[in-house]
Amino acid sequence: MLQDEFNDIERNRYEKMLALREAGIEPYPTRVIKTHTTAEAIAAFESAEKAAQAAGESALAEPVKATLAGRLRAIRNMGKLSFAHIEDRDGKVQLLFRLDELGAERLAQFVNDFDLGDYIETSGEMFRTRRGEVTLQVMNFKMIAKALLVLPADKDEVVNGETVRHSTLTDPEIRFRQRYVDLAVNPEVRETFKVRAETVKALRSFLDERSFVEVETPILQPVYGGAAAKPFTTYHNQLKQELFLRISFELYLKRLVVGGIDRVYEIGRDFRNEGVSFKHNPEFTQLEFYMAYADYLTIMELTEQMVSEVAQKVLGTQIIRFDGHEIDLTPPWRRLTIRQGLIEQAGVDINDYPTAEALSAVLKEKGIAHKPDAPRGKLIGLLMEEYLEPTLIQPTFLMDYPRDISPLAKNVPGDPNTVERFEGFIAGVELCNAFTELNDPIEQQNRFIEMGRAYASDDEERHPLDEDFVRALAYGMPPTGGFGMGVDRLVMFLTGNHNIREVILFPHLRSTREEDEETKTDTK
RNA sequence: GGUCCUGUAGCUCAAUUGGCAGAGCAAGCGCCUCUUAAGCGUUAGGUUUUCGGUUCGAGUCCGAACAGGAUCACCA
Repeated sequence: MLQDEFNDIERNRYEKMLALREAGIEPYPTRVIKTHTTAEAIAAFESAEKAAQAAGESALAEPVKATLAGRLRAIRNMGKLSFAHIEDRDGKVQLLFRLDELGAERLAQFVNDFDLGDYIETSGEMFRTRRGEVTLQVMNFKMIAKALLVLPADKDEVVNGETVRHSTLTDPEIRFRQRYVDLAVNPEVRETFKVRAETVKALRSFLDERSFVEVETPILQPVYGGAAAKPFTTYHNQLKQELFLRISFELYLKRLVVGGIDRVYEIGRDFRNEGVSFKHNPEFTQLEFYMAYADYLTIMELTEQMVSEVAQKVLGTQIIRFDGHEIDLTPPWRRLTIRQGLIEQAGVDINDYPTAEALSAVLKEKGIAHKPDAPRGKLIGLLMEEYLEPTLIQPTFLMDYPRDISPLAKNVPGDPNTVERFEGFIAGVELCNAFTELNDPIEQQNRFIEMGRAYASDDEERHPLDEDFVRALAYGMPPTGGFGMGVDRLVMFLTGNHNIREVILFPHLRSTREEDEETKTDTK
């Protein structure tokens, strides 16, 4: 029980709450009145002030009355006078409780009943203090929600117009497990998630404006595919069926293109049963879109337009700062083939090494560890990671990928080893992945079979053959360009966060013993 | 999964060679009618993550577990 674990401070608050109720004051009342947000109240007062000034009056024509509601974030009791700040979605406003105005009994009620973190409804008149801060002179107030637990201490100091925070919550474990506390005390975290919401909205409207149709496809799938990743498995009890959580939307979205929804997109969650890192969370948000009568060159143009427009809308600029770099998202982005990039950065022309064996020798020479039976494409991937990707700071489309690691992409005409695929890189990190979609059903079937053979030694990475997807292609899919992007990654770039957990509200953490025990008792 | 680092009051952090576990904020009490990291005085607050070991004595050394972080591996 919550009460059993209270410390002295929390017990004191709990008892205050009970005492209020005893005295006939409900600490969690049902209704609340709020005429202005904090920012609206300040704006209303300032415009009244301006109007008075324009009329040459020293006093307002009539007082600006407001009823505000919010969380108490600072209290400064001064005996016969109390200052406080409340916070709501718009910001903060100062309250002034005066003995003259309220009387000794009411003032004492504020001082005694209220603690930092409590929610208060308060009404009065706006005025400006001698130090110049727009403030609510409190005439009435009431508790609207008592906080029993104590928020971490944090104080803002304004130094030369800059807000400096003092010893606020930084422990990542509490910040992510109890994100509500993090959000409550760290306004910049709230800001990050506002940017995230705006980003998703801007992506949607970009695609909507171009006649893309937003759809939702199955998360629980009998056959997974569209990426080379290990899936989570689950089980439908009544159907006695093993199911997979999707690792991509690709195969379902292309079925929809076959069905005639020739511009289609989905924003949703993918699940990959792999290691976690600063850029990987087991569930992450993906945007995929498919555009018929287009190829990867069309998609490249659309991508640079989309990302730069989203940045402009959300941040008001196309210049972002990330990892100490100033990055310019303005189109056009640099286009670089993998072959050319590797010639420049690694001094290797992959065309000189047409077999995995030949390339393997090059990697050995350069001291890059790899599995002896790795396909040629994987070896090229290792070279890219080592020499090429870290150099791609400004937005770059890295294009023309090895065929054997891209089973869903169409060949570059006349080049059997290379497919029309690109990945967008910013600050050395992959942002998106796109290709000219393979629409030849027989070729697609062969590629699945090839992949199955290539990964036969490692069951978990095996690409399952999705027969229904092949059948769909056999009904005819127009030439199509497809695109996938990690939305979390984009938000990382736009907000300057280096860890994906900073842009996911509830990132995955190992369960605690407490949670394990709760699960046990639940199933009893 | 490997390697390295970290875990001390509600929060942020100290603690000398192994020798009485401390500060600021937050909290309680007192004073204070324009404060804003309010101020002054005062009081309380600890299973040093957990379990075990070494030692006269462990926050500190050793082992294990748990959690977090960094990095590598994995990851189109």
